[in-house]
Amino acid sequence: MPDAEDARRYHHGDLRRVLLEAAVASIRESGPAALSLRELARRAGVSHAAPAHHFRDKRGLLTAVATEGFERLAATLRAAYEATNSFAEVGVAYVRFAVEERPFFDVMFRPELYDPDDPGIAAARLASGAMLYGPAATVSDHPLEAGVAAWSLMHGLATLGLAGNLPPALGGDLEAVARAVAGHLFQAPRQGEAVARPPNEKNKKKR
Amino acid sequence: MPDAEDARRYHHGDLRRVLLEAAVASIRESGPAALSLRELARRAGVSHAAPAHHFRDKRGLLTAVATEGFERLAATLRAAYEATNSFAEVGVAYVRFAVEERPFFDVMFRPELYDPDDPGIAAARLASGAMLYGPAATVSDHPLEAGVAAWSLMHGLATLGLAGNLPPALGGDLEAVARAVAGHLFQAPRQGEAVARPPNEKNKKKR
DNA sequence: TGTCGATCTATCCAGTGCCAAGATAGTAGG
DNA sequence: CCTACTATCTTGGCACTGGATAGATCGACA
Repeated sequence: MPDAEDARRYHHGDLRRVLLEAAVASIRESGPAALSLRELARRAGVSHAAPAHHFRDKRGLLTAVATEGFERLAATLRAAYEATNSFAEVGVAYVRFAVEERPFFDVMFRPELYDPDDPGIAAARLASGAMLYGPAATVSDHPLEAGVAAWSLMHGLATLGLAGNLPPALGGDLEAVARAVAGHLFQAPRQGEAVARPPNEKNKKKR
Repeated sequence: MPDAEDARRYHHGDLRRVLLEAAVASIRESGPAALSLRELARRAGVSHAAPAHHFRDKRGLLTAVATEGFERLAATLRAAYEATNSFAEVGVAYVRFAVEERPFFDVMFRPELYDPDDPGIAAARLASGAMLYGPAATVSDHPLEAGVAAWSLMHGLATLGLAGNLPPALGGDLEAVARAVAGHLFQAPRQGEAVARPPNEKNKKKR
Protein backbone atom coordinates (compact mmCIF):
# COMPACT_ATOMS: atom_id res chain seq x y z
CA MET A 1 0.00 0.00 0.00
CA PRO A 2 1.44 3.29 -1.08
CA ASP A 3 2.46 5.82 1.47
CA ALA A 4 0.13 8.73 1.97
CA GLU A 5 2.76 11.13 0.73
CA ASP A 6 3.67 8.97 -2.18
CA ALA A 7 0.10 8.95 -3.33
CA ARG A 8 0.59 12.59 -4.12
CA ARG A 9 3.01 12.07 -6.94
CA TYR A 10 1.02 11.72 -10.09
CA HIS A 11 2.29 13.94 -12.83
CA HIS A 12 4.88 16.17 -11.37
CA GLY A 13 6.41 14.05 -8.69
CA ASP A 14 5.81 15.58 -5.33
CA LEU A 15 4.45 18.97 -6.17
CA ARG A 16 3.23 19.67 -2.69
CA ARG A 17 6.64 19.22 -1.14
CA VAL A 18 8.36 21.12 -3.92
CA LEU A 19 5.98 24.04 -3.56
CA LEU A 20 6.45 24.15 0.18
CA GLU A 21 10.20 24.26 -0.14
CA ALA A 22 10.01 26.88 -2.85
CA ALA A 23 7.74 28.93 -0.63
CA VAL A 24 10.18 28.77 2.26
CA ALA A 25 13.02 29.75 -0.04
CA SER A 26 11.06 32.67 -1.41
CA ILE A 27 10.11 33.87 2.07
CA ARG A 28 13.72 33.64 3.11
CA GLU A 29 14.69 35.87 0.22
CA SER A 30 11.98 38.46 0.31
CA GLY A 31 9.59 37.91 3.15
CA PRO A 32 6.07 36.52 3.32
CA ALA A 33 4.42 39.61 1.86
CA ALA A 34 6.20 39.27 -1.45
CA LEU A 35 5.27 35.64 -1.85
CA SER A 36 3.50 34.89 -5.11
CA LEU A 37 1.74 31.65 -5.92
CA ARG A 38 2.28 32.20 -9.60
CA GLU A 39 5.97 32.72 -9.07
CA LEU A 40 6.17 29.49 -7.11
CA ALA A 41 4.34 27.68 -9.88
CA ARG A 42 6.79 29.09 -12.39
CA ARG A 43 9.73 27.92 -10.33
CA ALA A 44 8.26 24.46 -10.07
CA GLY A 45 7.50 24.40 -13.77
CA VAL A 46 3.77 23.96 -13.47
CA SER A 47 0.82 26.07 -14.43
CA HIS A 48 -0.26 28.96 -12.24
CA ALA A 49 -3.34 27.16 -11.04
CA ALA A 50 -1.65 23.94 -10.01
CA PRO A 51 -0.82 25.03 -6.45
CA ALA A 52 -4.46 25.64 -5.67
CA HIS A 53 -5.03 21.94 -5.80
CA HIS A 54 -2.61 21.14 -2.99
CA PHE A 55 -3.20 24.20 -0.87
CA ARG A 56 -6.60 25.71 -1.27
CA ASP A 57 -5.24 29.19 -1.63
CA LYS A 58 -2.46 31.41 -0.41
CA ARG A 59 -3.66 31.17 3.18
CA GLY A 60 -3.62 27.43 2.88
CA LEU A 61 -0.01 27.43 1.77
CA LEU A 62 1.03 29.71 4.60
CA THR A 63 -0.95 27.61 7.04
CA ALA A 64 1.14 24.64 6.00
CA VAL A 65 4.31 26.67 6.44
CA ALA A 66 3.25 27.79 9.89
CA THR A 67 2.33 24.27 10.91
CA GLU A 68 5.70 22.90 9.94
CA GLY A 69 7.27 25.83 11.70
CA PHE A 70 5.55 25.08 14.99
CA GLU A 71 6.53 21.45 14.74
CA ARG A 72 10.13 22.34 14.13
CA LEU A 73 10.13 24.84 16.95
CA ALA A 74 8.75 22.34 19.41
CA ALA A 75 11.41 19.83 18.43
CA THR A 76 14.15 22.43 18.69
CA LEU A 77 13.09 23.58 22.13
CA ARG A 78 12.64 20.07 23.40
CA ALA A 79 16.08 19.10 22.20
CA ALA A 80 17.62 22.15 23.83
CA TYR A 81 15.98 21.48 27.16
CA GLU A 82 16.84 17.82 27.19
CA ALA A 83 20.42 18.59 26.29
CA THR A 84 21.05 21.33 28.83
CA ASN A 85 18.27 21.11 31.36
CA SER A 86 18.45 24.87 31.43
CA PHE A 87 15.45 27.16 31.14
CA ALA A 88 17.67 29.94 29.87
CA GLU A 89 19.07 27.73 27.14
CA VAL A 90 15.57 27.07 25.92
CA GLY A 91 15.28 30.80 25.43
CA VAL A 92 18.56 30.92 23.58
CA ALA A 93 17.40 28.07 21.36
CA TYR A 94 14.24 30.04 20.64
CA VAL A 95 16.26 32.96 19.34
CA ARG A 96 18.53 30.67 17.36
CA PHE A 97 15.47 29.11 15.77
CA ALA A 98 14.20 32.53 14.79
CA VAL A 99 17.48 33.29 13.07
CA GLU A 100 18.12 29.99 11.37
CA GLU A 101 14.55 29.14 10.46
CA ARG A 102 13.55 32.68 9.85
CA PRO A 103 11.07 31.98 7.06
CA PHE A 104 8.99 29.87 9.43
CA PHE A 105 9.35 32.30 12.28
CA ASP A 106 8.26 35.16 10.05
CA VAL A 107 4.99 33.41 9.34
CA MET A 108 4.19 31.62 12.58
CA PHE A 109 3.50 34.69 14.64
CA ARG A 110 1.40 36.54 12.12
CA PRO A 111 -1.92 34.77 12.34
CA GLU A 112 -3.44 37.17 9.86
CA LEU A 113 -1.36 35.45 7.20
CA TYR A 114 -2.79 31.99 7.72
CA ASP A 115 -5.70 30.17 9.27
CA PRO A 116 -5.11 30.00 13.02
CA ASP A 117 -8.10 27.72 13.54
CA ASP A 118 -6.71 24.99 11.38
CA PRO A 119 -6.73 21.77 13.42
CA GLY A 120 -3.23 20.80 12.39
CA ILE A 121 -1.88 24.09 13.59
CA ALA A 122 -3.58 23.90 16.93
CA ALA A 123 -1.76 20.69 17.74
CA ALA A 124 1.66 21.89 16.61
CA ARG A 125 1.12 25.11 18.47
CA LEU A 126 0.27 23.30 21.65
CA ALA A 127 3.43 21.27 21.47
CA SER A 128 5.48 24.43 21.20
CA GLY A 129 3.58 25.98 24.07
CA ALA A 130 4.32 23.05 26.30
CA MET A 131 8.03 23.46 25.71
CA LEU A 132 7.74 27.12 26.56
CA TYR A 133 5.74 26.87 29.74
CA GLY A 134 6.89 23.55 31.06
CA PRO A 135 10.45 24.47 31.96
CA ALA A 136 9.24 27.77 33.37
CA ALA A 137 7.97 25.90 36.39
CA THR A 138 11.55 25.19 37.38
CA VAL A 139 12.44 28.81 37.96
CA SER A 140 9.34 30.37 39.42
CA ASP A 141 6.28 29.48 41.41
CA HIS A 142 4.25 31.44 38.90
CA PRO A 143 5.02 29.37 35.85
CA LEU A 144 2.50 31.06 33.61
CA GLU A 145 3.77 34.51 34.36
CA ALA A 146 7.38 33.42 34.27
CA GLY A 147 6.83 31.65 30.99
CA VAL A 148 5.21 34.69 29.46
CA ALA A 149 8.03 36.90 30.69
CA ALA A 150 10.71 34.66 29.26
CA TRP A 151 8.86 34.09 26.06
CA SER A 152 8.23 37.81 25.62
CA LEU A 153 11.86 38.62 26.26
CA MET A 154 13.18 36.16 23.75
CA HIS A 155 10.47 36.80 21.22
CA GLY A 156 11.00 40.54 21.43
CA LEU A 157 14.73 40.16 21.08
CA ALA A 158 14.32 37.92 18.07
CA THR A 159 11.83 40.13 16.26
CA LEU A 160 13.70 43.33 16.99
CA GLY A 161 16.96 41.75 15.95
CA LEU A 162 15.65 40.21 12.76
CA ALA A 163 14.09 43.48 11.72
CA GLY A 164 17.34 45.27 12.29
CA ASN A 165 16.04 47.39 15.12
CA LEU A 166 18.69 46.63 17.70
CA PRO A 167 21.60 48.99 18.24
CA PRO A 168 24.61 47.93 16.16
CA ALA A 169 26.84 48.26 19.21
CA LEU A 170 25.55 44.87 20.33
CA GLY A 171 27.24 43.10 17.49
CA GLY A 172 25.59 40.83 15.00
CA ASP A 173 25.43 37.67 17.03
CA LEU A 174 21.85 37.51 18.23
CA GLU A 175 22.41 34.27 20.04
CA ALA A 176 25.13 35.77 22.19
CA VAL A 177 22.96 38.75 22.97
CA ALA A 178 20.17 36.40 23.95
CA ARG A 179 22.43 34.60 26.39
CA ALA A 180 23.53 37.88 27.89
CA VAL A 181 20.07 39.31 28.17
CA ALA A 182 18.61 36.15 29.64
CA GLY A 183 20.66 36.85 32.74
CA HIS A 184 18.49 39.80 33.55
CA LEU A 185 15.41 37.69 34.11
CA PHE A 186 14.35 36.45 37.51
CA GLN A 187 17.50 37.69 39.13
CA ALA A 188 19.20 41.03 39.11
CA PRO A 189 22.58 40.64 37.48
CA ARG A 190 25.39 41.03 39.92
CA GLN A 191 26.60 44.45 39.20
CA GLY A 192 30.19 44.44 38.23
CA GLU A 193 30.88 41.79 35.64
CA ALA A 194 28.50 38.89 35.63
CA VAL A 195 26.79 39.28 32.33
CA ALA A 196 28.55 38.01 29.27
CA ARG A 197 29.14 40.63 26.65
CA PRO A 198 29.95 40.36 22.97
CA PRO A 199 33.66 39.67 22.84
CA ASN A 200 34.61 42.51 20.55
CA GLU A 201 32.64 44.99 22.56
CA LYS A 202 35.11 47.77 23.00
CA ASN A 203 33.24 50.82 24.10
CA LYS A 204 32.93 50.47 27.81
CA LYS A 205 30.48 53.15 28.64
CA LYS A 206 31.87 53.71 32.12
CA ARG A 207 28.60 54.35 33.75
CA MET B 1 -12.02 76.77 6.70
CA PRO B 2 -13.05 74.15 4.21
CA ASP B 3 -16.46 72.66 4.49
CA ALA B 4 -16.93 68.91 4.42
CA GLU B 5 -18.99 69.31 1.28
CA ASP B 6 -16.00 70.85 -0.40
CA ALA B 7 -14.28 67.52 -0.48
CA ARG B 8 -15.22 67.29 -4.13
CA ARG B 9 -13.28 70.33 -5.17
CA TYR B 10 -10.58 69.81 -7.70
CA HIS B 11 -7.94 70.91 -5.32
CA HIS B 12 -8.74 68.93 -2.30
CA GLY B 13 -7.00 71.15 0.19
CA ASP B 14 -5.29 68.81 2.58
CA LEU B 15 -5.34 65.56 0.70
CA ARG B 16 -2.12 64.47 2.30
CA ARG B 17 -3.52 64.66 5.79
CA VAL B 18 -6.78 63.02 4.78
CA LEU B 19 -4.96 60.16 3.11
CA LEU B 20 -2.72 59.63 6.10
CA GLU B 21 -5.68 59.40 8.43
CA ALA B 22 -7.52 57.11 6.08
CA ALA B 23 -4.45 54.92 5.91
CA VAL B 24 -4.24 54.67 9.66
CA ALA B 25 -7.92 53.85 9.86
CA SER B 26 -7.56 51.18 7.22
CA ILE B 27 -4.56 49.64 8.92
CA ARG B 28 -6.46 49.61 12.18
CA GLU B 29 -9.24 47.67 10.54
CA SER B 30 -7.33 45.20 8.46
CA GLY B 31 -3.61 45.53 8.93
CA PRO B 32 -0.88 47.01 6.78
CA ALA B 33 -0.82 44.17 4.28
CA ALA B 34 -4.38 44.82 3.15
CA LEU B 35 -3.81 48.49 2.62
CA SER B 36 -4.74 49.66 -0.86
CA LEU B 37 -3.84 53.03 -2.29
CA ARG B 38 -6.80 52.88 -4.60
CA GLU B 39 -9.14 52.17 -1.76
CA LEU B 40 -7.77 55.18 0.10
CA ALA B 41 -8.25 57.33 -2.97
CA ARG B 42 -11.82 56.12 -3.26
CA ARG B 43 -12.51 56.96 0.37
CA ALA B 44 -11.07 60.41 -0.11
CA GLY B 45 -13.05 60.92 -3.28
CA VAL B 46 -10.11 61.44 -5.58
CA SER B 47 -8.69 59.53 -8.49
CA HIS B 48 -6.54 56.52 -7.84
CA ALA B 49 -3.42 58.28 -9.02
CA ALA B 50 -3.76 61.29 -6.76
CA PRO B 51 -2.00 59.76 -3.73
CA ALA B 52 1.15 59.23 -5.74
CA HIS B 53 1.60 62.95 -5.84
CA HIS B 54 1.81 63.33 -2.08
CA PHE B 55 3.57 60.09 -1.27
CA ARG B 56 5.71 58.75 -4.03
CA ASP B 57 4.28 55.30 -3.74
CA LYS B 58 3.01 52.85 -1.17
CA ARG B 59 6.35 52.74 0.59
CA GLY B 60 6.29 56.49 0.80
CA LEU B 61 2.91 56.46 2.47
CA LEU B 62 3.99 53.85 4.98
CA THR B 63 7.20 55.75 5.61
CA ALA B 64 5.11 58.73 6.61
CA VAL B 65 3.00 56.53 8.87
CA ALA B 66 6.08 55.08 10.54
CA THR B 67 7.60 58.51 11.02
CA GLU B 68 4.55 59.85 12.76
CA GLY B 69 4.48 56.67 14.80
CA PHE B 70 8.01 57.13 16.07
CA GLU B 71 7.28 60.72 16.95
CA ARG B 72 4.19 59.75 18.87
CA LEU B 73 6.02 56.94 20.63
CA ALA B 74 8.81 59.23 21.73
CA ALA B 75 6.32 61.73 23.12
CA THR B 76 4.39 58.99 24.90
CA LEU B 77 7.46 57.51 26.53
CA ARG B 78 8.79 60.88 27.52
CA ALA B 79 5.52 61.83 29.12
CA ALA B 80 5.39 58.56 31.02
CA TYR B 81 8.87 58.93 32.37
CA GLU B 82 8.42 62.53 33.38
CA ALA B 83 5.16 61.71 35.09
CA THR B 84 6.33 58.68 37.06
CA ASN B 85 10.12 58.74 37.01
CA SER B 86 9.87 54.99 36.76
CA PHE B 87 11.74 52.90 34.25
CA ALA B 88 9.15 50.17 34.55
CA GLU B 89 6.36 52.60 33.77
CA VAL B 90 8.10 53.56 30.57
CA GLY B 91 7.83 49.91 29.61
CA VAL B 92 4.17 49.84 30.51
CA ALA B 93 3.62 52.96 28.43
CA TYR B 94 5.32 51.22 25.53
CA VAL B 95 2.84 48.38 25.67
CA ARG B 96 -0.07 50.77 26.03
CA PHE B 97 1.14 52.63 22.97
CA ALA B 98 1.25 49.39 21.02
CA VAL B 99 -2.35 48.69 21.95
CA GLU B 100 -3.84 52.12 21.52
CA GLU B 101 -1.84 53.22 18.53
CA ARG B 102 -1.68 49.82 17.01
CA PRO B 103 -1.73 50.91 13.37
CA PHE B 104 1.48 52.84 13.89
CA PHE B 105 3.06 50.10 15.92
CA ASP B 106 2.21 47.55 13.26
CA VAL B 107 4.19 49.51 10.69
CA MET B 108 7.06 50.96 12.69
CA PHE B 109 8.83 47.71 13.37
CA ARG B 110 8.55 46.24 9.92
CA PRO B 111 11.20 48.11 7.99
CA GLU B 112 10.51 46.07 4.90
CA LEU B 113 7.24 47.97 4.60
CA TYR B 114 8.79 51.40 4.36
CA ASP B 115 12.07 53.15 3.68
CA PRO B 116 14.20 52.88 6.81
CA ASP B 117 16.83 55.22 5.40
CA ASP B 118 14.46 58.12 5.10
CA PRO B 119 16.03 61.09 6.90
CA GLY B 120 12.82 62.03 8.66
CA ILE B 121 12.51 58.57 10.09
CA ALA B 122 16.04 58.45 11.36
CA ALA B 123 15.41 61.50 13.53
CA ALA B 124 12.11 60.30 14.92
CA ARG B 125 13.62 56.91 15.55
CA LEU B 126 16.48 58.39 17.46
CA ALA B 127 14.16 60.31 19.70
CA SER B 128 12.33 57.10 20.58
CA GLY B 129 15.60 55.34 21.18
CA ALA B 130 16.73 57.98 23.62
CA MET B 131 13.60 57.47 25.67
CA LEU B 132 14.24 53.76 25.70
CA TYR B 133 17.87 53.75 26.66
CA GLY B 134 18.09 56.87 28.75
CA PRO B 135 16.05 55.71 31.73
CA ALA B 136 17.75 52.33 31.58
CA ALA B 137 20.81 53.93 33.11
CA THR B 138 18.89 54.36 36.33
CA VAL B 139 18.48 50.67 36.96
CA SER B 140 21.68 49.09 35.75
CA ASP B 141 25.30 49.87 35.19
CA HIS B 142 25.00 48.33 31.76
CA PRO B 143 22.44 50.68 30.28
CA LEU B 144 22.68 49.35 26.75
CA GLU B 145 22.14 45.78 27.78
CA ALA B 146 19.49 46.70 30.30
CA GLY B 147 17.72 48.84 27.74
CA VAL B 148 17.71 46.05 25.21
CA ALA B 149 16.43 43.61 27.77
CA ALA B 150 13.59 45.85 28.83
CA TRP B 151 12.77 46.84 25.31
CA SER B 152 12.77 43.23 24.16
CA LEU B 153 10.55 42.19 27.02
CA MET B 154 7.96 44.85 26.37
CA HIS B 155 8.17 44.60 22.62
CA GLY B 156 7.77 40.87 22.73
CA LEU B 157 4.85 41.10 25.06
CA ALA B 158 3.17 43.68 22.87
CA THR B 159 3.65 41.80 19.61
CA LEU B 160 2.65 38.45 21.06
CA GLY B 161 -0.36 40.00 22.72
CA LEU B 162 -1.53 41.93 19.69
CA ALA B 163 -1.23 38.88 17.50
CA GLY B 164 -3.31 36.87 19.96
CA ASN B 165 -0.52 34.51 20.86
CA LEU B 166 -0.65 34.88 24.63
CA PRO B 167 -2.51 32.36 26.76
CA PRO B 168 -6.07 33.52 27.43
CA ALA B 169 -5.62 32.76 31.11
CA LEU B 170 -3.77 36.05 31.42
CA GLY B 171 -6.87 38.06 30.71
CA GLY B 172 -7.26 40.67 28.03
CA ASP B 173 -5.60 43.57 29.77
CA LEU B 174 -2.18 43.73 28.19
CA GLU B 175 -1.20 46.75 30.22
CA ALA B 176 -1.77 44.89 33.48
CA VAL B 177 0.21 41.94 32.23
CA ALA B 178 3.01 44.30 31.28
CA ARG B 179 3.11 45.71 34.75
CA ALA B 180 3.19 42.24 36.24
CA VAL B 181 5.85 40.94 33.92
CA ALA B 182 8.05 44.00 34.32
CA GLY B 183 8.62 42.91 37.88
CA HIS B 184 10.67 39.99 36.71
CA LEU B 185 13.37 42.20 35.30
CA PHE B 186 16.20 43.51 37.44
CA GLN B 187 14.54 42.37 40.64
CA ALA B 188 11.05 43.42 41.49
CA PRO B 189 10.64 47.16 41.95
CA ARG B 190 10.94 48.03 45.61
CA GLN B 191 7.43 49.34 46.04
CA GLY B 192 5.84 46.03 45.08
CA GLU B 193 5.47 43.22 47.49
CA ALA B 194 5.09 40.34 45.17
CA VAL B 195 4.09 41.05 41.66
CA ALA B 196 0.93 42.81 40.76
CA ARG B 197 -1.49 40.45 39.11
CA PRO B 198 -4.57 41.07 37.06
CA PRO B 199 -7.24 41.90 39.61
CA ASN B 200 -9.80 39.32 38.59
CA GLU B 201 -7.20 36.64 38.37
CA LYS B 202 -8.87 33.72 39.99
CA ASN B 203 -6.53 30.78 39.79
CA LYS B 204 -4.53 31.16 42.92
CA LYS B 205 -2.75 28.16 44.25
CA LYS B 206 -3.04 26.25 41.08
CA ARG B 207 -0.10 24.12 42.00
C1' DT C 1 -3.99 89.16 -18.19
C1' DG C 2 -1.03 85.44 -19.06
C1' DT C 3 2.20 82.17 -17.45
C1' DC C 4 3.61 78.50 -14.53
C1' DG C 5 3.98 75.12 -11.01
C1' DA C 6 1.29 72.23 -8.09
C1' DT C 7 -2.38 69.24 -8.00
C1' DC C 8 -5.51 66.05 -9.75
C1' DT C 9 -7.60 62.96 -13.74
C1' DA C 10 -7.74 59.55 -17.49
C1' DT C 11 -5.52 55.64 -19.52
C1' DC C 12 -2.63 51.95 -19.88
C1' DC C 13 0.37 48.06 -18.38
C1' DA C 14 2.17 44.15 -15.83
C1' DG C 15 1.26 41.39 -12.19
C1' DT C 16 -1.56 39.14 -8.65
C1' DG C 17 -5.15 35.68 -6.44
C1' DC C 18 -8.92 33.13 -7.43
C1' DC C 19 -12.49 30.65 -10.19
C1' DA C 20 -14.53 27.60 -13.74
C1' DA C 21 -14.13 24.42 -17.40
C1' DG C 22 -11.48 21.26 -19.85
C1' DA C 23 -7.44 18.04 -20.64
C1' DT C 24 -4.48 14.17 -18.94
C1' DA C 25 -2.71 10.51 -16.51
C1' DG C 26 -2.73 6.98 -13.39
C1' DT C 27 -6.00 3.37 -10.94
C1' DA C 28 -9.57 0.27 -10.33
C1' DG C 29 -13.37 -2.71 -12.00
C1' DG C 30 -15.98 -5.01 -15.75
C1' DC D 1 -8.27 -5.11 -22.60
C1' DC D 2 -11.03 -1.50 -22.10
C1' DT D 3 -13.92 1.47 -19.71
C1' DA D 4 -15.13 4.41 -15.89
C1' DC D 5 -13.29 7.26 -12.25
C1' DT D 6 -10.62 10.46 -9.74
C1' DA D 7 -6.72 13.12 -8.65
C1' DT D 8 -3.81 16.16 -10.93
C1' DC D 9 -2.74 19.71 -13.92
C1' DT D 10 -3.71 23.43 -17.89
C1' DT D 11 -6.13 27.09 -20.18
C1' DG D 12 -8.48 31.17 -20.06
C1' DG D 13 -10.91 34.76 -17.77
C1' DC D 14 -12.21 38.18 -14.03
C1' DA D 15 -11.43 41.74 -10.74
C1' DC D 16 -8.15 43.85 -8.42
C1' DT D 17 -3.62 45.99 -7.37
C1' DG D 18 0.56 49.38 -7.82
C1' DG D 19 2.89 52.15 -10.86
C1' DA D 20 3.87 55.09 -15.13
C1' DT D 21 2.56 58.53 -18.45
C1' DA D 22 0.19 62.26 -20.53
C1' DG D 23 -3.19 65.63 -20.18
C1' DA D 24 -6.63 68.69 -17.59
C1' DT D 25 -7.55 72.11 -13.99
C1' DC D 26 -6.65 75.31 -10.41
C1' DG D 27 -4.35 78.95 -7.69
C1' DA D 28 -0.91 82.25 -7.26
C1' DC D 29 1.92 85.58 -8.89
C1' DA D 30 4.44 88.60 -12.24
